[in-house]
Amino acid sequence: MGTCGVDALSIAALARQVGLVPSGIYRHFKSKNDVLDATLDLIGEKLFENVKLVQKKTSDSAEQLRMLLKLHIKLISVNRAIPHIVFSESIYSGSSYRKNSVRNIITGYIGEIEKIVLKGQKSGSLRKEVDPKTTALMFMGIILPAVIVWKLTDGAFDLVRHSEDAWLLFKTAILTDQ
Amino acid sequence: MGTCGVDALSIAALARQVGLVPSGIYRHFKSKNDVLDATLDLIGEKLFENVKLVQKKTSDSAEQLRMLLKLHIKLISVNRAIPHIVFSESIYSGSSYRKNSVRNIITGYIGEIEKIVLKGQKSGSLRKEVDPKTTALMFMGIILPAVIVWKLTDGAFDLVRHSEDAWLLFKTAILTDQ
DNA sequence: CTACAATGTGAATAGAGATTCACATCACAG
DNA sequence: CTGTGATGTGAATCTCTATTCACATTGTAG
Repeated sequence: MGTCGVDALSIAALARQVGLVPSGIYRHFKSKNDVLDATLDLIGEKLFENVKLVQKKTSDSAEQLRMLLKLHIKLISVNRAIPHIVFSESIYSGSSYRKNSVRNIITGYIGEIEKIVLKGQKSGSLRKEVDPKTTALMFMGIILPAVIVWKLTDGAFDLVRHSEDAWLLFKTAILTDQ
Repeated sequence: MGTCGVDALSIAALARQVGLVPSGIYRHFKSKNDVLDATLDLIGEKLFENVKLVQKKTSDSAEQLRMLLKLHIKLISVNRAIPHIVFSESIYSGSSYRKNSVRNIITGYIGEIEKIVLKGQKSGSLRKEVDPKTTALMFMGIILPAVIVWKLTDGAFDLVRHSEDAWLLFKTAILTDQ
């Protein structure tokens, strides 16, 4: 697979990070694909952990979303390679069965957000006019463009601040009028 | 630059598309970097064309945004490689002066959207409480996650329909109450 | 202690993609 | 017609990564 060695994703770079020599990686993983798959699994787990967490903390849908937003941003801030792996890596691979893993993770995550929205609509705290799926995607839209700008400016953009501002905007759109 | 040959971005693939042999590309471009730079310029131009276009069509800010959304989606639908080039390619390159080009294009585009929002706020048609930049980023957020899902599902996701639904949601958040 | 499994290493191999180069064609100005 | 510049081609080269392999080292169960 002489392909796509965006430096951060090369076996050599990984080895360096871990304090090994490239060939050493192969004592722990069968191939680079293996490494990526494992990483992806890990990312998936973390995302769903966050969902579980907010569900435990509160039962108010809007509040759950707000917390999830915060957790998501923290997750990405700490593990800056996540967008790396999830996006640039596999979205564009044409085939690759890892594209499927990514799709499952993302649609799964969005599905969880949908459920939260749906519950909010049933309880009457969220507007019923909008499609939960649309809402869920828009929710992701609070973060994604911001992360891109954040990446492009090498962290100079204030992700947290943006997320707070954007949340207010989003809230306006989804909450029922009191 | 033996790096990152996500197939669609390889010189070989480009050559094939154009009906040439790889080496033939070098009669027209000095290097792969040259090709990417030229492509990026083209993308930048198209984005700004769209902005100009909507400004010519109407002076109502919200309407301008709605049209821009439509045009943006059409642009991406037709030139499916745009997210490819703009995102996966350079965002993660670490250094690379192309990252700068991408940043300029994106922040420029967002800047234009900001101006539209600002004008709308001054004219009273858009809420004054939200930061124009936040609004502009959220606007991009209507499209970005959707494009990703669209890519991941190989076009099975209905981008246009989503954009219409999401626009309604977005509109609710930015329009002043009548 | 000792044999065995796990782990780490450097050198060697293999394959992919970018780039170069010497050699055809081809269009066309003179 | 003829020579020159633009354009296209295949083979060869270069570089970068992944991957393998034979050989230490080490930790540990017996």
